[in-house]
Amino acid sequence: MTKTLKAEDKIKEAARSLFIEKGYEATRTRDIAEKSGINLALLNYYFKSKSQLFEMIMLETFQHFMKGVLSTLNDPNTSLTEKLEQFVDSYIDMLMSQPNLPYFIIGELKNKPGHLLEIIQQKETILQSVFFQQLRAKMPDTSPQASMQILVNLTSLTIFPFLAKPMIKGISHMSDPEFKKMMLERKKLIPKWIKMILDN
Amino acid sequence: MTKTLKAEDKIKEAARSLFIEKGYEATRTRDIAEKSGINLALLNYYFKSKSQLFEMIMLETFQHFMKGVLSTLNDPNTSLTEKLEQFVDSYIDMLMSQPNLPYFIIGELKNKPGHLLEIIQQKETILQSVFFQQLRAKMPDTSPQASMQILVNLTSLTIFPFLAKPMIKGISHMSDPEFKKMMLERKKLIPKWIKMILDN
DNA sequence: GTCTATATTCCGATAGAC
DNA sequence: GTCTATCGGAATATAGAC
Repeated sequence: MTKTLKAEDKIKEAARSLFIEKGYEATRTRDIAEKSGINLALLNYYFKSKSQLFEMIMLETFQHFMKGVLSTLNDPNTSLTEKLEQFVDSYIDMLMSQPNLPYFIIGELKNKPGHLLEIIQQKETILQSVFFQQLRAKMPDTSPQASMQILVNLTSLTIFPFLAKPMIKGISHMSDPEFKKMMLERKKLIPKWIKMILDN
Repeated sequence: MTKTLKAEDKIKEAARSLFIEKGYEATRTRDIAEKSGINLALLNYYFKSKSQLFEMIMLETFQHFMKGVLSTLNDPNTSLTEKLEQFVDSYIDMLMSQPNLPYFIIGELKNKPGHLLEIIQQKETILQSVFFQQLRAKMPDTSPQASMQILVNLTSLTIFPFLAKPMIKGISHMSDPEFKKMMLERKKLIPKWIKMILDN
């Protein structure tokens, strides 16, 4: 499978892995070439420059990320409670298997806010998602900003612990398995907490 | 005030500002020299190398950060509720005036987990803080891990929105003042939410 | 399309005058 | 202590053979 990739795709996969792991500045084109098993010159042949290769990968990664978010938040066949549970469950699984992804997205979104706004704002999909409709129906008396606060809470409680993993482990003297156990426990707790906030 | 700094301190201040803004890899020693108004050679004269300068700044910054956390969490004269309110209030103020700080701390803690554990673990101060004692007194029937979950929630709800600021603004079409207003509103909301979780 | 060899730019660090 | 000038290496990018 991986062996049958064309050179162009081999480069892209190696670059994606390295950019996500180490960031743009710390990634060397030589390392991308070596990891992909192809020659350094081919990188420039196919992608013109390191920065253009990075741009392409960042856009793809971010679009894939947003697509994943929306697939859960836009499901018309699940209740609000089910969406909360699915969101937390699938995101915690994803973050456990790809721990560097949030650093990458958060970090790059800081450096290049402009580019990605276009993707976020395309058709205003999140604000108009089924999730948001269900949220507003549940909180009819509050301001529109109130449902945004709920989404911020949901993502904060889910994603931030993975960003703060080194600090959490240091403060509480946790091992890796203990940290994992704590995050699995949050799968049940976060939806419960969000519902408490909603029902306040 | 700033004008009377010695060359050594001018370099350090410029370096701190640039490292926090752009990270280690993206910061050029030439930029540090230019920003501090001194010569590039002096950087190596005083600090030997870019990496040693960075090490020093990171340690100082992180120690200062931890000191701030502890000064609130360790106050014997405030109740648990007051600590929650003070923590959120002072951290949101801090994050509004130093928006790049969390990126720096989170990012560098990922790259060099080893160094900083020593600082975090010094005397195990957070686990033994007054805040934690008050937390455990409030939740006597739960596991020790449960109070750690509360601290994770508190920091997640407070810090993550600033890391995700570009995404939040993009999704909800917020201006900078509107984002600021949203964060000020969270000053009241977060302590309320945490107390709800505690009283569940 | 793919490689080798090389050009070019950039950056951290230092030598040496003052 | 501070500066000018420069070194030496590393990293990106390209030229040109195959």
